[in-house]
Amino acid sequence: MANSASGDSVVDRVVRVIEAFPEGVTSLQLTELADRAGLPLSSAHRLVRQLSEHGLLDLGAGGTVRLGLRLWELVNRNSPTLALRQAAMPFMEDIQQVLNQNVNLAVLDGWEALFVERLSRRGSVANRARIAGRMPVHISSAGLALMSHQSRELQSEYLEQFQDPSGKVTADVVRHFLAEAAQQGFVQLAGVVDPDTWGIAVPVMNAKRRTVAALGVVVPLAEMRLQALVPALQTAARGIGRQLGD
Amino acid sequence: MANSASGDSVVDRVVRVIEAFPEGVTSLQLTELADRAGLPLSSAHRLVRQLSEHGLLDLGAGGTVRLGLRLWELVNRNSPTLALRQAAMPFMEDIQQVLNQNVNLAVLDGWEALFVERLSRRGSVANRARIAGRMPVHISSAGLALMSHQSRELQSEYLEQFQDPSGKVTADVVRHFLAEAAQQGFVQLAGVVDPDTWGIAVPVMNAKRRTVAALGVVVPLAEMRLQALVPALQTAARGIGRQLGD
DNA sequence: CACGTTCTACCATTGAATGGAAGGAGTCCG
DNA sequence: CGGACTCCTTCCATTCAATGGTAGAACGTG
Repeated sequence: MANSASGDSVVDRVVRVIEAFPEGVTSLQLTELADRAGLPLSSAHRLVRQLSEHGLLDLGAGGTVRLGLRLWELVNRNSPTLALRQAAMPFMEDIQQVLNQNVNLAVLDGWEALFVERLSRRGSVANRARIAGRMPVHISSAGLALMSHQSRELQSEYLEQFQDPSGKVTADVVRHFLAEAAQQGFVQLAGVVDPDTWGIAVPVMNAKRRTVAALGVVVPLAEMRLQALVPALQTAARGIGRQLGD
Repeated sequence: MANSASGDSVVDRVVRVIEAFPEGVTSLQLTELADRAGLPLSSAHRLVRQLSEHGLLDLGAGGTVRLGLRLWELVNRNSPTLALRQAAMPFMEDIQQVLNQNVNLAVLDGWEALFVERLSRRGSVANRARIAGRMPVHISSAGLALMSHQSRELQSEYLEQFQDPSGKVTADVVRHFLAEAAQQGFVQLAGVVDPDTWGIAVPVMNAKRRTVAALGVVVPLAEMRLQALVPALQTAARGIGRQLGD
């Protein structure tokens, strides 16, 4: 009953509070937040109040906690992600207008593709990718495009630990995919994520030819026009890469 | 030389670290960060290391500090702002395609408009608004659109404290603008932000008819087509509002 | 109206946070 | 080449900020 009985620092706790929000949930009751963050109610209450005084959280009436507008502002205006997005947006819009379908932009984080931007029309097919959402490398065209252009060491490390929970895919299959992708310069995945959709992605390389992102589209399975699609994506990827400094 | 000689809590310090990044700057040296956050170097170092262990910051080689991908992810996937953005994007794209000019979306925070989204074409005119950037209420069409639909109390409070640093605008002028905007249902501002541009904005109301955002365009001063523009914006604003739950 | 639930406030205890100092690591320049 | 400089990193004795059980307030509910 003293300074942190559980042995975690204040920083740990602040992080846990921010992490306590499940994906897509914008609002949480104080009690539930404390529960999810694994904090005593009184401690959670104190932390939330302190954070909300700075605007990082919004403490609504009745103990409703939301992420603060100020936090959104600070993170978005200073995040390296914004530069990538800004460079990519015009090209993504061009592609979207031509294809009239989903376009998305992802970066690699761990063994997952993290989606940074997504444009979708009202009429376009289902697309599992959500902004700030993730998908495992091995079942997303963007993920495979990213991984296939990483260093040999990272790829080995990835394949070594690889295990498909559903048991449908083996490391060897993924290895094959990655090799093919590295050689071809693009990835196509038909009916994997959704039975009726078809995903194509290409790597986006910065000035130093390091792969920093993947640009992809999701189109109906029927609409298979690789010859037209891939060059369009690759051209856009080059255009984006040219604007990325580091 | 004890627990916080300066009398601020750990939470205060964490906030100061995150706030230390100036607008648009994504990368900071540790020493500079410590300086900007007003922290002793060793304290800053400890905090940054702790935060980077959780992925909220990225600690690069040579003491380079950036905001972490994980922080971007957490904030964007759980922020109320994302829901607004998602609802607005299709409409914003429609408008952009028709006008071929800048479209932006803002919310009110304090006495400023905070820009949540912005679409701009390569060829379009200059636009001061940056994503996650701010503009004072009285010189932005979005800001005026937002303020003109707030409660009478908030408007009074705003006008009471109003003072234009440049001395060009008086509270009475702003009062007049707000009244006109409230009556007309839109705001137009010609050559205020930039001499050659013209801004038009309309309020976006949620299901309960509370004004939660402003939708606006920035077009060249020459292209004055109010009759076509305003209805288009208002229609889009209704469409967005219909999708906003709370 | 009594009971359950959730938020808010209080305050004695104590170990986590603090920051100066010293030790690396790298860079610049005469 | 070596001295001076800058910046990052680590260490550790000191001490006050953080902690969380407890109690009470504010609702909502059957």
